[in-house]
Amino acid sequence: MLDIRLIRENPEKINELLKRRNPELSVDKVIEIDVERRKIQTEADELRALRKTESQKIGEMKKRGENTDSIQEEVRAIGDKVKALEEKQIELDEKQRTLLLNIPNIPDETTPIGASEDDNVEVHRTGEPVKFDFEFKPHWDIAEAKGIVDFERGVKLSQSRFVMYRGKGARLERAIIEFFLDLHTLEHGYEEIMPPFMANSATMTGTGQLPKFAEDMYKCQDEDLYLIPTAEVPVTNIYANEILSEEDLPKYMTAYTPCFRREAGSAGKDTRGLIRVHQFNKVEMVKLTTPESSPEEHEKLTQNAEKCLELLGLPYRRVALCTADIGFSANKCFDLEVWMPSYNTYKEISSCSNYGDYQARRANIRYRDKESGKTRFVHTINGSGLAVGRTFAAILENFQQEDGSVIIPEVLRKYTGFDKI
RNA sequence: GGAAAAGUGGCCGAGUAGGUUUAAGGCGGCACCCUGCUAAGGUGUUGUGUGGGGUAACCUGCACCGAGGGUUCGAAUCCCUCCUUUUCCGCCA
Repeated sequence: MLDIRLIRENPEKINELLKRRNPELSVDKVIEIDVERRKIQTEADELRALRKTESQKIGEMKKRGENTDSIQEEVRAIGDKVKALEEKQIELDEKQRTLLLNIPNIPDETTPIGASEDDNVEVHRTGEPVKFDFEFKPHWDIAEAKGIVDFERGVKLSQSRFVMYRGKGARLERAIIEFFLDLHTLEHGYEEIMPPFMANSATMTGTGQLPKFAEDMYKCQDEDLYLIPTAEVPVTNIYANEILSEEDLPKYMTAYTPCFRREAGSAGKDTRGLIRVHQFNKVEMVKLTTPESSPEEHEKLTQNAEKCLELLGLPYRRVALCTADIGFSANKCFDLEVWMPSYNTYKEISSCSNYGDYQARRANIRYRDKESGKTRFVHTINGSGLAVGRTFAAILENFQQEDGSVIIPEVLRKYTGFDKI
């Protein structure tokens, strides 16, 4: 949610930044409602003050045994007016809130301006794409041949785009999860969190999934609960409606969770393999920081994600997403893309975003500034470290051998207990 | 799932046959005073949100006693719904 005061004071600047995302965005309607809303609030406040003093008078008169019929009638009339204004105010408040909840974050000044994902900017590449001197296979063929992912039975049990790992596949998937969690907790200083995998609508609104992206999520019948699309949702909301002290910041938290996505708009895309499924595993990193330190913390978090790829020995590149491609709530985002031989290109495996105070304002996560004693919104940052299923796929493809086997990266072996599939 | 009790500020804890409660008091925090230092003591201060005025420090209105409704001239206090916690019963990994 954008700051209404900032919008009030600087509408042209906000509009200019929003139009970098999409020329159709603007805060004009919000300002219109804001003016009316404030006018009504002032009126209602004054009437409430009057009602209060008059009511007190009635109390005193009654104590003295005086007749209060006529003044009671007057105050009742004031009350009716107050009620009418309050209704109007609630209506305008809700209207304004709805508008604000549906306006995306303004991009950071350093986010490249662009009209589509084609305008994303590559920042750097690490490692060389493998060159095979034999006919390599896509990961779904390898997985099937080795019997480590059962695609057909996953579909039978649930639906298309559900997969079932088995044997060494299940073990490898678990090994990757443990490797990532150990790396972030033991080397990078994150606290491990195991959150609920379902979250209520207030939590979903806090990080920006609701109200706009309801159709992307699985909703429980008869309950105000959604399956989480990412650990970002529960973990970022841990301190919702709380005031932290400055010493508590920055907070580093990491969590493994399964992630559930309906993939409503992606029919026909990446239909084979592990790249796009309804349920996948992910280790997420989340930070709460002061506004001053958030750019630096965002960079460090991105490097923490890159470390995962480097230790696994997977070739990847970092891409700065342009204004047309960054997520709804983000002001800046780096994607990490891993080399996937079967696609002959780099595929997203991590998305590291800075949200500024946009999510904190929605979720009401604040801290007390030590110097001024005032409360301020924290900045929230998160990134995948990494998507586990896509890591699994990248390992199969990049480390496959001519004889059809797959060499397990050194760092995973203590978790898998085998060095080859 | 059933029954009972309870939810008041950072914490503890008064206040409910409706009306100087603009929520007592304590603890904690902060500032200052006293003191050779520390401890103790003294004085003051102490939340959140949202409006208005002012360049600003600041001044000022309104709202907030789990959440949302209702009754009333007036609600922390009465009524209804929901949520949470505790205890008991049932079920269960």
